[in-house]
Amino acid sequence: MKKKLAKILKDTLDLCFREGYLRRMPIREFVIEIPNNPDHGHFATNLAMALAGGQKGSPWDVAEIIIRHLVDHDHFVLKAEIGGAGFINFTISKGQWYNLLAQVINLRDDYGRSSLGKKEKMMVEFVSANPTGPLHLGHGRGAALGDTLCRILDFSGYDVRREFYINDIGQQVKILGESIYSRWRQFSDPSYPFPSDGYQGDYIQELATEIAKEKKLEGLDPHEAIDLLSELGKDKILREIEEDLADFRVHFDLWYKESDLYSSGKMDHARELIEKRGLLFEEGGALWVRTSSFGDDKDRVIRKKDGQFTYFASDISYHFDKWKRGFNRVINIWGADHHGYITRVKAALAAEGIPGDWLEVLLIQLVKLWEGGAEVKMSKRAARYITLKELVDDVGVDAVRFVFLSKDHTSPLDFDIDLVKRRDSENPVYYVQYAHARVCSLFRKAGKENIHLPEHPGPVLQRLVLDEEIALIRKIAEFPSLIEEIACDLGPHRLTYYLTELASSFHSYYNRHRIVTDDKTLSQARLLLSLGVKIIIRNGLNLLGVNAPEAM
RNA sequence: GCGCCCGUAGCUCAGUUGGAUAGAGCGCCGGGCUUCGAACCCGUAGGUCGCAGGUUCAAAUCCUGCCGGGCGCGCCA
Repeated sequence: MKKKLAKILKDTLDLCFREGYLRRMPIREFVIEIPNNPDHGHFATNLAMALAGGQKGSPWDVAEIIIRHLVDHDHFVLKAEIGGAGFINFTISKGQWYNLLAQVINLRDDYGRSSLGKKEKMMVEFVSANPTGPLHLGHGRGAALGDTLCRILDFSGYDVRREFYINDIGQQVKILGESIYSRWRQFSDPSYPFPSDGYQGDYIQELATEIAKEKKLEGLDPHEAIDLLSELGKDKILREIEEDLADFRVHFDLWYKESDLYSSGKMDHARELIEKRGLLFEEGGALWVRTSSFGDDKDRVIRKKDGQFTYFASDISYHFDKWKRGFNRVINIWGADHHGYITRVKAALAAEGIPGDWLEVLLIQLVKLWEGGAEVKMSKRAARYITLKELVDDVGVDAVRFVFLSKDHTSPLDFDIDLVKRRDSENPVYYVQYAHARVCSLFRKAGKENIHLPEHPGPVLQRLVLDEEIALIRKIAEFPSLIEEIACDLGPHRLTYYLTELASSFHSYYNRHRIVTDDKTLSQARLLLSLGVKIIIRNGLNLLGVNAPEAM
């Protein structure tokens, strides 16, 4: 709808320039928006105000010229008025809205799907949690965001891959092994020391018990045992991470192992590339990359003097590999505490001539948990924290995903367990789902009354004459452009707000007017409108990874 | 000290990328089921958009400077 109006305005401008009604000038950006005041029509544009600077008259004069010469062969616009400081308010003819609703019903699950992305290859790397412990809430937030972005990007015509990067080697995996080993020893000797930087948490004991049952650890010397425990412990944790994510409706196309970068020679290759550019140097026994030449505030070490490569080294190699695999765009979702890393990685990419906007990093802020009116303090060191699995088991996937996705990822999230646990009206999630279930219920009711949808909705839809009904269709019509906008600005929280608004409008309408009545065609028309609402809610929730139940 | 993010109703947050009288949920107060599901609806109250300048027809939104909060500035992972 918006696009159609934009075309009309553009044609009108062309005409006005050609015929000299308006002084020819570059068209400044103008906006077509949906006014919140119903007196301002269905759409409004600031076009006249944007042009006024280069024209003779005031915005009002310009607006009048535009309205007088509107190129509208199909009588799309019913009414065009000037308001405020020079806005042009458009009221669209009812027939156009009926057509739109008919189109929604026709397209069903595909309504809102677009080819915006033109099959462009994209990758979203997210979660990428270390395989040293269970997923916490921050990971969950990242998982929900990453997965939903992928769903939306896919729906918008991008060719999207989901990837999980596994830090499966190095210091932290070794510490995992040492932690398990120590716990195992403590079973028989409680005084056996626990590493100072070891992983707290009961899951370490559980792993020790489990592995001790499967493998004979007694004969091994400590080094061998620790290596074995590192390997087995890591694999078990990884399997659990994968399961927890699957339960959270998140699946990855590829689990990329850091160790593969070493075994495949990609680490060496990346180093050679940097060396060829003359950006590698040795100092103090360590190997450095001159990232300061590319916007970083200092140079960075990729190999320590003890010979170990740093995380940064494999990150460079990994991102070079992403580039080489031919992705047009790459999105990383990181915890906010990693933001210092962004310039570093981008500097390394810039050194290879990779453009700065190729990689986009989204930072996830913390999740705070509230219960009984107080914050649940979490501490990783003391292993006092609620895992994603625990939360999901407690309140359900739908609620967790919806709440995680309902806030912009740049601001910290307060998660009120009490609120979300309640399966009643206080719960923000059920509000939207209820609207969907309610429509389903209406159709069950209509079926009993032997009222069915007509073959061709066109004629019946003319029974929709109320302002509220047109307003609902207009709300429905926003869906495709909203999805496109989200695909561009990567802010899916707006979808949760939109769905809540749509549900609210529908609940309100439902309470004021009967859908199924003795008047058959009116009932059919209102059922068609309800169906339109249902389709949008279903498609929207689907993109959020939340169920749309037929009954609750 | 430097860099990034944030500051909007009592609380938690939106605000269509610069637009018209700044919105929603929760909480408070008061109403609404004999008819399609009350997991719902309707109404009332609640604001110096952190502060001060600047940019322009127009600023919660953009620029500058303060104030307040979070995070980051390792040859840690």
